[in-house]
Amino acid sequence: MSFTYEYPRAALTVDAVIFGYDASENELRVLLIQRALPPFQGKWALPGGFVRVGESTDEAARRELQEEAGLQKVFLEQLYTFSAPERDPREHVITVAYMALVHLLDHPPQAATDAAQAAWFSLSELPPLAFDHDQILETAHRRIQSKIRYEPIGFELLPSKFTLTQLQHLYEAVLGQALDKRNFRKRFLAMDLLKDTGEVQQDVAHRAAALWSFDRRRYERLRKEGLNFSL
Amino acid sequence: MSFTYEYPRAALTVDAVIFGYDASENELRVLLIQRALPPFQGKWALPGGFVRVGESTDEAARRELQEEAGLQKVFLEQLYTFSAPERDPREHVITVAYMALVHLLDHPPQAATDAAQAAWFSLSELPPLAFDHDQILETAHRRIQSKIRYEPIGFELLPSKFTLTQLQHLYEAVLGQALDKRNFRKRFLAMDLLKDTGEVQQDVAHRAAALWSFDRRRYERLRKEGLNFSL
DNA sequence: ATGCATAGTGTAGATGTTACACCATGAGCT
DNA sequence: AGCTCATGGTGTAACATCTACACTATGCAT
Repeated sequence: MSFTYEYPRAALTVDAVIFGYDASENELRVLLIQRALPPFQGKWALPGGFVRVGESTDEAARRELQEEAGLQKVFLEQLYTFSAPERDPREHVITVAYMALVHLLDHPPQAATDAAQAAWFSLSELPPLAFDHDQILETAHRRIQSKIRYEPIGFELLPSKFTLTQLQHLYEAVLGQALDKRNFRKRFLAMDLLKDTGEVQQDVAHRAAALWSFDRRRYERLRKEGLNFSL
Repeated sequence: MSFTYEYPRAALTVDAVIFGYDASENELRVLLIQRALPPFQGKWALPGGFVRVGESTDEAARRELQEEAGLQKVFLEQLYTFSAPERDPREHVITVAYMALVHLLDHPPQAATDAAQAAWFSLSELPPLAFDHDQILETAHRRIQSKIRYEPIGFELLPSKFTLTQLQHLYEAVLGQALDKRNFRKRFLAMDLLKDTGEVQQDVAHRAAALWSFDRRRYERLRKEGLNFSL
């Protein structure tokens, strides 16, 4: 790495694709923010912002999540860095994109923000997006679809206690395909990652389902021993 | 993305983990460059350099590959972005790391460079590296190991014509585990991605093996139809 | 002609995957 | 109390895939 410091520097931002799962509609959703300022004024965009000197991009992403969407302690992972010089019409802005997963119930549709308006959109009814955010979102969607098959990230989208049917519906929503009920249960229970809470659903007009929770401790243990989680 | 332009900006670089496969030693190797200047003067480092304004990080990575290692038209993909503020002792430098795969024979050990010395190191005999390059290299190693299982990237490391035994040895070197000869051939041939060139090895003191080549066209076709390449 | 090194090939048993249908339970209603 | 209704919860047989494993074929060197 031969260094010279005289080069002009591109600006650096982070942007986050925040997924939530709407159990009542059985849909995967994304949190978008309506831009108050040009360029793309009035268009919807991913929440994000400037990376500050002295702060890692992970830190910047968490800070923006907090500032723009009021989210704390959510699942967050780096996705990809987008750097086409023309992606921002003003100047060369490079963005490190992140993917976040949240429990929708904890974070109601009109998540509070500084100034801008925020809303959850279903993936099938996306508005036109600012910048190259459609590309970023597509990348995130592919990532979650492939990742959910071999890592137990689905639980990040559900409340801490859930029924097996809810879990299955979530997987179906993320993968966009129906799954066989008996096989789904058999496999998931065989992995031994779920803990039966002993509780059951309340207030349902039919047989109440058992409530399960994800046993993260057991997962970490199994992972070290070379577990092969795979749906 | 709320913008203000007064922030100081971190510097942005690209670094590349360049893998080559040494068929005679059955080893995966990495191209490193010895630093001529501080910090980490004299230490080995990944080739890389500044991203210029108006240039994507992909372009920057290709330019650096050319300038520092004389490499053109190689397989290149983005790996991860490393951004810890203390990773460069001088100031906050964020780097977008790339992974490149080359045919070692085309690019002999002492690849020409501007000023610095370059050399291929086997993964088991790495020198101490500058910056956080050991971390980047480890990330790249994990990536190639998982990626080679479900995408046909092994061919990027071999000459265009190769024997099945060479292919198997390459996989064994990358994965770090022995594979069964008959099963390996059965599976690979069943995928229907190899073209028999009709030629055989020359100048060997035993039965000559058939030479095969990767049929990229057929692969692209099958991929669109939802091929499941997997070793 | 023999030796030697590597090329090239098949199968049986075990394991994992798929497709598929019925009884159980509990709330709500009459 | 008994029925209805909606969803919960369960097993198996056919099929496909994966694994382990050993011998013959070829061609050069001597």
